[in-house]
Amino acid sequence: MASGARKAISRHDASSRLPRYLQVASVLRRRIRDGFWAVGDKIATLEQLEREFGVARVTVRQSIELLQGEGLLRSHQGRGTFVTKALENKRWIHLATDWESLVEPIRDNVVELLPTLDAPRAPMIGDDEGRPAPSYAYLRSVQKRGSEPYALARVHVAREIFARAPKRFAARPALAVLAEMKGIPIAQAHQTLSISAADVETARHLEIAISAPTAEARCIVTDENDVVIYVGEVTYPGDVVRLNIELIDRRRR
Amino acid sequence: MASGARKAISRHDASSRLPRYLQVASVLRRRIRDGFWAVGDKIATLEQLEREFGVARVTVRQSIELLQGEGLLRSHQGRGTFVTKALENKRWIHLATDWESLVEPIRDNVVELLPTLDAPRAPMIGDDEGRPAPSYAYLRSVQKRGSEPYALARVHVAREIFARAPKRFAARPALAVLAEMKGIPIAQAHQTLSISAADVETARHLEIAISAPTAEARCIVTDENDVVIYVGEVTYPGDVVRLNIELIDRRRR
DNA sequence: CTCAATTTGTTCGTATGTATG
DNA sequence: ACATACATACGAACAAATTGA
Repeated sequence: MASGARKAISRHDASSRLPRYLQVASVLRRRIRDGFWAVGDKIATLEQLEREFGVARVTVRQSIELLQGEGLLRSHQGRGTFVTKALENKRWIHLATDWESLVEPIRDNVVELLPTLDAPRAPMIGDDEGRPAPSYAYLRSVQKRGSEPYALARVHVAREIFARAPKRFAARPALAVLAEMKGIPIAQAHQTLSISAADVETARHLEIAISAPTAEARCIVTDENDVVIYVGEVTYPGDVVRLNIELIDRRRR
Repeated sequence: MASGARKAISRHDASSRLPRYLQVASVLRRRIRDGFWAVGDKIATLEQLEREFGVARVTVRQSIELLQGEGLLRSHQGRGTFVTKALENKRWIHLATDWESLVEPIRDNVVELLPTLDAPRAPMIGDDEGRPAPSYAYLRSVQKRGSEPYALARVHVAREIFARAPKRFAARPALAVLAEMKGIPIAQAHQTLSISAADVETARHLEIAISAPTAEARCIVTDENDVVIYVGEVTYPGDVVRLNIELIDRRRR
């Protein structure tokens, strides 16, 4: 008994409504992800884990079976349980930190327009974000990569601009169309990222669980007169979004 | 055998093992917090909610009873269920996009060191991220704002550097200590943001629900020899993180 | 080679929580 | 409120494979 601080998962804790075997699994998964146990390592024995988490043997086994199903672990009778796979993450959607890399990757995206049930209402624009245009066109779409949905977009485009190419706006990402238009001087483009959870509708369109983490990107574009010509709210499944930020780079390239 | 068609709310088995009434409660709670239903408003009827989430009437009631216990809702037979209390949104934590604004706001943070139960192991460093130092010190801490925890940090500091001021590293944010040290030339600092869901341990430390959205920031600092001297993984509750990105700004200031 | 210790695998009975109709 | 079903969790006993002395 390696003098470990035992942190039995308490029964009455509010957060303990998640089944015990899933809580244990989540701790084990983290230990693998963080490299506490590397691939090939033998993890703690059932008995040690029973004691550490204060759960029954069968419960620990249930957790391990779950992780075996995920291909992370493999048990061998008489020998122990071993890590068989590193936890590697999927392919990421890299969020842009400049205009070019915002527009470039979505240039050729397939969008699938959604019916706009609710009357297109004016976008919410903060006082410091610019002056609203007289009127906006409103579009909702699901962006797909192959057959997989990866973003849900709700977009307001100044009606005057939308009117110049309504068909293009219906077929391609609004930002891409905007970027290619002649004679639209963009003075300012700003993006805000926040984190939320999928509501029922978002979950359906993105094919994720309700309450699953999501990234909400809100992008605002203004013209030379400080008029807001584009407001886009895009929701991504949280598990595919990644953002790289260069804080300092003094290396020679 | 009757367990067949039951996927209105779950769909993805990942985090959906949470009891249904808790999932529903969390959606309702979010709607109140986000102002979809304001104080005094009548929320949707039981029947609407049953249909929306695809659960039985009793299950919806169970969720509502929970929120009544929290003082958020009040049901009246024959009238409906009403919002009785607002949930204020917390202040935002603005994530940094440059070194100064990364270090500045945390300069005076209070950190509460956590016991490092697991043997300090080497941080995971990608090939393109720099060369590993011979050895690292490992620290875990909860960062607090007042009495409220707002971040969980797991930090590796090159042991040679840690040894220069072990006490300061134990009392203040490692990045702040690092930034103030003389004779530490920082060549590169890079931050990656991704989105995840709270596991059991994270949920406990940050006092949020299991599976609640979180932001994972990973910051890597290298010295002039391309040696990684700092690797920090910081987890924030998702609902307080916000990131502003200036894509274009051609305004005269 | 045998034996004992270690470790995972299996089964039983029981109790409680969750969810339906 | 009730009858039903299924999932979760416990403890304990026993079986089977592996390892090393």
